[in-house]
Amino acid sequence: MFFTIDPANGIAIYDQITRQIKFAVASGVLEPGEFVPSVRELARELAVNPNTVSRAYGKLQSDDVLSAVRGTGLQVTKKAPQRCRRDRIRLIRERLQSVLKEAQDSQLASGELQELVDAEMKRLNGKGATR
Amino acid sequence: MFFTIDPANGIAIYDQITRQIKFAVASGVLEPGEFVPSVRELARELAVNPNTVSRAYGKLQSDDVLSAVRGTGLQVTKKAPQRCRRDRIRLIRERLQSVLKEAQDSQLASGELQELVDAEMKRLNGKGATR
Amino acid sequence: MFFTIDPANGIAIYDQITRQIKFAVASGVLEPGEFVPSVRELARELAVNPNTVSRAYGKLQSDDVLSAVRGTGLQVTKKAPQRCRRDRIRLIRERLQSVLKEAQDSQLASGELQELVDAEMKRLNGKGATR
Amino acid sequence: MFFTIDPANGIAIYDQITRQIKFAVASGVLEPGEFVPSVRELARELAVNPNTVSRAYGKLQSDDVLSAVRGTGLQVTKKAPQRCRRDRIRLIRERLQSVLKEAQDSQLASGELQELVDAEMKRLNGKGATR
DNA sequence: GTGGTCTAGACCACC
DNA sequence: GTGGTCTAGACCACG
Repeated sequence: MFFTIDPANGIAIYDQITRQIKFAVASGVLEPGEFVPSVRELARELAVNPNTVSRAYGKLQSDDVLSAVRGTGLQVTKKAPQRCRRDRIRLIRERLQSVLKEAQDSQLASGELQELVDAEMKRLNGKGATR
Repeated sequence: MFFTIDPANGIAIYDQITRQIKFAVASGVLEPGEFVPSVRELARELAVNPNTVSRAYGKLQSDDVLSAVRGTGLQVTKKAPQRCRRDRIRLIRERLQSVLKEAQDSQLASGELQELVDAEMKRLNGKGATR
Repeated sequence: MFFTIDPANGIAIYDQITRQIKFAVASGVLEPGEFVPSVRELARELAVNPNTVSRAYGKLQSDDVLSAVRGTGLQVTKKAPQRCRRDRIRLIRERLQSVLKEAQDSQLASGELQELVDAEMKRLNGKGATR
Repeated sequence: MFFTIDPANGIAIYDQITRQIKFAVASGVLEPGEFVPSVRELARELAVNPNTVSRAYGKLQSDDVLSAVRGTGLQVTKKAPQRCRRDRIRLIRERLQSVLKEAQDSQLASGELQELVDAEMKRLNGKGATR
């Protein structure tokens, strides 16, 4: 598919999958009516246990992002893009706030956090970027 | 003490403790020779199990940040400030890179991530801040 | 497994486990890539609490002798044999020096310590032995 | 007094004291009727907590090595030399057996243990020795 | 099934 | 009072 797993970033693997599916829907990479890869296929692709993918898909169904079509697969719902766009910014903002708060609480010297953030944003854009 | 635990932020409690102790040492709030709160005291204060604190203190000992003085308590080592200052920036940078990478991969529209970051940095500084 | 615990020999149980795992790696009984017994299994076998085994395994992970494979078990690392061979001799020498020093300080009569050591070495070899 | 404490050798401090008192009696450095240093004095000398010395003296009293003379101090008993000579060899042998057994179980290559023991015995004698 | 984390509570050695 | 060790048992994420 179109995304990657980092087993060491602290976020549970199944949650990395749900997040990235949501992001794909938010950005239009996955559209309503489209089918996501089968559990087995995605599991193979991500080199992950099928049960892990299955759990992620389960969560996405209860979030009404995916819905099962018997015998066929899991389909992106009509309402998914709206929900996912709202979720995307929220999910990212939450993690961002968490790390910035920790940084601030760590008493980094004045401006040091800003420098760090700027450097990392620059690094990101240099690499091939959002813009 | 001088810090707080968020049981729901995804980081293990014992690790939140190790990080914040390191930050306190890095910033000079805790100095070499000084004693950290006792296992029981900190556990009470943070409303956490003593063994959880003990585990955090154990890691800090194997990181040579704390050393035990039998029957007396745990003392910040001489080398701790150096190590902790190095660790602080690394620990924060790692989390920051992780969230920024995820944001970029989520295909946020051009400039949207920068706006989000700027907004959160501003919010942080407004609150009472690093500077 | 291939070893035994003596709850009364003064060495903490978790440390007896770490030492014996290291010895097993050093001697080639455990090879890189091989999995150690699960926490629960070893705990059952040694009639010890699983958390005690877990603690030992935790130390071995921070010593880079074992590494976790999620949901599968703990694997001997590539670098383990090298580290463990170095550690084995060191761990044994330290204990040996400690007891020999004490014996010497105890003012045992001339030659008595040598006799004692010889007798015990002989006894050891008689039993079924290093050689 | 005539001995030293090693806080890091795994033996409890109070037990290091009892052992060394016994060794001193066994070797004749301390004779029946002689008084051992007061709790406070020995504690100061060894840089150890008085309660630790007190516990050691308590054990030695219940082993009938020392006996209290009200208002005066603790005296080596008549029977102490006999008991202590017997204990000395036993205490040392036990530790020696424990380390040799561990070494053997560690599958050190043939002769390697003997070499190690010889080297350490030589080192000991070189330093200023029993003989 | 696996390890990781956390809680609750015990005993010990030492101050 | 202190930390160190151990036990018992819980829930979670992952395979």
